[in-house]
Amino acid sequence: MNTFKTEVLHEHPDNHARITKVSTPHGEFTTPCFMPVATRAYLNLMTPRELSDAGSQIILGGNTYHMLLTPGMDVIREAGGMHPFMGWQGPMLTDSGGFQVFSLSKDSDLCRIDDDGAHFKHPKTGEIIHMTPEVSLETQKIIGADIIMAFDQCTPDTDDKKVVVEAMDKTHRWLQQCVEYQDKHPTSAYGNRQALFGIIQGAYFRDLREQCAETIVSHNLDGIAIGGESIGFDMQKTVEIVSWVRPLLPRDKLRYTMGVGMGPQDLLNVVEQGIDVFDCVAPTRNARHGALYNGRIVKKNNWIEFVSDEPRARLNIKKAIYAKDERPIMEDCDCYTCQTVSRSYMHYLFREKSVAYSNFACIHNVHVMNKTCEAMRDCINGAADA
RNA sequence: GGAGGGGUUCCCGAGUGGUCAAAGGGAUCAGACUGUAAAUCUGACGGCUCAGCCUUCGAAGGUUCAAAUCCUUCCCCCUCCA
Repeated sequence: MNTFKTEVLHEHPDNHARITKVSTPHGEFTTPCFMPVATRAYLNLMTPRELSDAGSQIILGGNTYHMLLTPGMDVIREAGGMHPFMGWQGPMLTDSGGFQVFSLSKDSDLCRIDDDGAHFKHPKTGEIIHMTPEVSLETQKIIGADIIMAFDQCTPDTDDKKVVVEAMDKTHRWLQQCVEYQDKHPTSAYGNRQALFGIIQGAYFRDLREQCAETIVSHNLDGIAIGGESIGFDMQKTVEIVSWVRPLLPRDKLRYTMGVGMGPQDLLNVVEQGIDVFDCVAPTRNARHGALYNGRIVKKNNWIEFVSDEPRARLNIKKAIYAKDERPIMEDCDCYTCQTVSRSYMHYLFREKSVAYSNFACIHNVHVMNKTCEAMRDCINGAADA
């Protein structure tokens, strides 16, 4: 199966949530679906087997910018691509480096943006990398992911419309270059067809978001992403922006909010608005930093909510109150961590700064995100059948 | 018995007359976390009626306008020699 195909299976009658089945050269996945992030070709403290045991169907693997720095594209190519390199057999998405344009350009020493692309300075060797849409795509061809992203300028959440328009125009120009490159080289370096997604920018301006959406849709790409600083960070704006552009998106294209998923509730909010996939570093980063998801999935108004007695629906496991708490992190959680160890033990491991802590913690948080997606799929299925 | 070094706020440890409630770590407490510059970062960390005051640098005295810092005695620890 050397194709990429999105098939809408069910749609929620009362909101915009839907179930899609996506076929890729590395297998299928069903949405709504969360993608754990393995920027540097490894997911911090989880093995591929632990990822799939925790319910992950697809991962974001090996970011373009980071892979160029290290280990370098010759290593990835020699390995036969990112899949064999990191030992992940399933579907994979790669990012273009657009987010690094945003995060690293805050320090002009690390990254400078010009009309052609971005100049990144290697933080250790000082080597300058000139990333253009073509370089980004070429690199993603070597990475060999099933879904690759257009090179964009991730836009800050600013009121300065001029800045946003400028970045948007640049993003559209770069998208055109990406599409041309993709037309010439539709497959990965290993012969698999790769799906190219475009990214809607436009910050918090309705007309710009709509204009972006129209431009992206006009290229008839395999999927549509919504990005920018506000997406995922400010959930109220995120939901609003999605609601603006949703009417413009074709039904049969996959929809992806980039960087959404600080916690389970964020996924529910965005899926309700018609989004299919999302990724976020937060579940694994929060896990490492001691924030463990806690709550339960509750049906409400034919949809679901992630309800918790804990502030922000998470336990701060470093707190002394957990020193002798023999309960699992989350009641009724069937993840390996909750089935195996207590809050007390996790508290102890955290304070010991044990690597084992992070392993247990990431398994739990990723599992909760995946479980939330599963619950949404069940809910949509049930509602659609009724 | 002789020679030398030392005892600092929970711990380690800087400070040798005023700018010292006392550097820097650690621990503790609180908070943050976007398509990962992040196993990271931020804030608090003697007490109070909190732009000020009070108590604190082994103990007690003393010198001085002023002492963690100088002097005296005492208590305790470490190293080397006999």
